Amino acid sequence: MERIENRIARLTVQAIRELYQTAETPENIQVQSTRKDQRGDYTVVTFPLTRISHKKPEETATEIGGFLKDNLPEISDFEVVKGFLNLVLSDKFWIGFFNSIAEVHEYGHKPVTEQSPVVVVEYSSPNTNKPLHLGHIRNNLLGFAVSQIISAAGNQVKMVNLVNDRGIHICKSMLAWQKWGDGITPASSGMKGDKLVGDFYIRFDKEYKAEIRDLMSTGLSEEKAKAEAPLIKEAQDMLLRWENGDPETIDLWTKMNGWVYDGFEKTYQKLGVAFDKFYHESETYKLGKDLVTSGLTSNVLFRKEDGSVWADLTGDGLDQKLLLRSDGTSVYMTQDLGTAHQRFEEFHFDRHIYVVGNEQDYHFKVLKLILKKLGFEWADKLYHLSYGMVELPHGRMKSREGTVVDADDLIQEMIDTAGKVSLELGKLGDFPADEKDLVNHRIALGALKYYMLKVDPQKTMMFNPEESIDFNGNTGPFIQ
RNA sequence: GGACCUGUAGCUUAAUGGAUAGAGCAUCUGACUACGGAUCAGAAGGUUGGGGGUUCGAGUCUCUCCAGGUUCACCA
Repeated sequence: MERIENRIARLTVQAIRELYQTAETPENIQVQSTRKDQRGDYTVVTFPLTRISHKKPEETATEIGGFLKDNLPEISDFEVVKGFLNLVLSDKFWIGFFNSIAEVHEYGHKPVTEQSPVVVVEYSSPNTNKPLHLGHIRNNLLGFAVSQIISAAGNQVKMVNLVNDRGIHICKSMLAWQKWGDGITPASSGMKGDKLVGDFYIRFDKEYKAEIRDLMSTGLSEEKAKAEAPLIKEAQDMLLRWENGDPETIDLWTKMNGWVYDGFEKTYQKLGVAFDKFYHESETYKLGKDLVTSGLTSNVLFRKEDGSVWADLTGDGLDQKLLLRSDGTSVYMTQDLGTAHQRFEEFHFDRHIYVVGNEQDYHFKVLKLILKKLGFEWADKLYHLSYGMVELPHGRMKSREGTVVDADDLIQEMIDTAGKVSLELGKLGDFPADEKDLVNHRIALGALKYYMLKVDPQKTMMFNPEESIDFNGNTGPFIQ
């Protein structure tokens, strides 16, 4: 059945034609739900219509109101306040309406079929050298929530995760484990895998810094010391071995990344998010070179004297962007060009959403522009869902200062607090222990999700753990 | 320096270009309490960063200035 708002809009157009003897169609009839403090269910804004009626807003509204009441049986009454025509729908309409939706299992959801538009949502995209933190939580909850909404709106949603599983930062934790790990594993230590690997990344940094200090005390400049430290050289060497497919290095890499994936999976489960498909940068980091080559032959891109390849975006108010280094290796942007292309070939998506922090606004602007220049019309289908950083009451998270909030720790803290508060308030008095745990977990996650999602994604947000789990106020627990 | 984002009550924030800018926290008053806490009822709190413009109508669009943030790598 046609929605009542649409019928009101359609009849309003008819009213204007008949009342004012005109063929002119107003651009947009605004039908909105009536303010809570006013009588009525729907409101037609008649200010824009006075241009056609050549009458005062009140008069126009009254005339249209009369017409609607006569021609739309669902309307039992109307009221005019200034240029606002407030329509009252009859009880009979509402009863019929509620009856019609009472049996609908998921009211408001559009069915999804093979023919529905395909929307790819990429989110999470963690690095495998450290555990997830508070910022990832915002990303994951946003990505998953948006996917759910888009799916309910009748689209085939593909939730994908592009894992950054290669590079110098991964080698750092691998090297540190090799040197100081003593063969420790998640199984032997009982530690969560991502945490264990993360600790070795921190260990590397610590030892590396010590080396830099030592070198600087012998008179080297900081810059020099950073480049010359034996540890960083070893890590670079390891990256090289990895890229050359050295079996031992690959084995270690596979083993340690496996630990991290186990850890991530647990965190994802706790957060209640999921993915249809994982991509790994180790498999995609070489993509995009072909696109660059074809861009060169079509003169969209250009090569500098040293052999490096660039896109000139100065004509679009941006800068020049490097796509291939002088040694022929690719950069982040090159890979993203390639993965976007790969995804389009794979899904023929109608929309591709990247849930990525706003510090990469420029990156995605450039990505779209270069794809467009390369002749891919689907570049317009890419959308960067940009979100702001999460700050804490005592300031920003800084890994150097140890103020990073670990995702698992935070979730656990929320659960503990939920338990403490409900105990104090005597809310779960005689519940069995396992039910208490379940309720506390739901309250904690509800608190986290509501608090993270209630703020405009674009904005830098303040996460106040205490406030988020308050049983009063604009919080998840209060709503639950 | 250029580009982009943000600026709403003391704090955290909401508002497809529409009506009197809506909430929560904190504050204050009252109720209940032996007292406090919790709870309930109510109040106060705003030149929407400043200034111009467009519009019947601007927190929202536009220009400009101010403040804060991000970004502009042969890093990812």
